[in-house]
Amino acid sequence: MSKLAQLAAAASAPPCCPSLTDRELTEEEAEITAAMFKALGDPVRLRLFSKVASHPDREACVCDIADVGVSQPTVSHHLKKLREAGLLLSERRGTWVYYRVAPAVLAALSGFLTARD
Amino acid sequence: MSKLAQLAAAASAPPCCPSLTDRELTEEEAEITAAMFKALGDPVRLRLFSKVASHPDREACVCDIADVGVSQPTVSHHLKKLREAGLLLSERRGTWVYYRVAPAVLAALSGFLTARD
DNA sequence: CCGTTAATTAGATATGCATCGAATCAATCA
DNA sequence: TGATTGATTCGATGCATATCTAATTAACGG
Repeated sequence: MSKLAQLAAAASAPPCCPSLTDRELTEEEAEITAAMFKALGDPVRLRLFSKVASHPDREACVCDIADVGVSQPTVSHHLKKLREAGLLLSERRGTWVYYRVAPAVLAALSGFLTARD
Repeated sequence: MSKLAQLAAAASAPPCCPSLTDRELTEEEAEITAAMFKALGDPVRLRLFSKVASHPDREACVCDIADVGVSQPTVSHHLKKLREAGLLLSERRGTWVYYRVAPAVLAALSGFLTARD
């Protein structure tokens, strides 16, 4: 597990994750959260993420999602970034490698963007 | 209004904004949405955004939020990026300029990140 | 042992981005 | 007119990133 993913996991463990409207982020929280948004801030990565998330059972083999117009090493590179940001989890199953969305982190980001009145 | 902000507004107008789990993003949707995440993907920008969002009445004068450790032109530069991404709105009121969170776009991003079962 | 899948490495290129200082401009107010 | 706030411009620097090709490595299955 990468250092960033560890920090992300720690930050997303309840009862962390303030809503945007609760209070301003600390510098450290801003670093962690910005890293996740940054990972989603590239069109190719966002499409890869979207392909995984919208796949049946919310998981997909690399072979199912790799068609995004860039080379194989570049796909691998982007998937690694998404893993390191704590957004995707990967698992080898036989010949293929499957990716799935990390549910807690996704919920944390969504909650962060949801204004509480 | 910037071209990006126009696209963003169009993309966030109902009944657009699929949830991540609904279907995979088109290339154009990925461009627009990634641009918003990218804007939130810088720690300084995210802190500025967080300061505005957590301020009373969810709006703040630049003078209230400018203390993020970078120069005045750099603060202005980041606020412009957040405006262009459609995330913040600005308004001059007398001597001061006030920023507030664009509610629809924020809700759209949150909805995007919320998995529907 | 060979084929397949995908991660990784290496090296290279090109572009983008954050940041600065210094200066200027625009809007407002006293 | 002068002071204040903040946007903008300019030029510059340094670092990060996206991408490629080519090659290699690792894990698995037959």
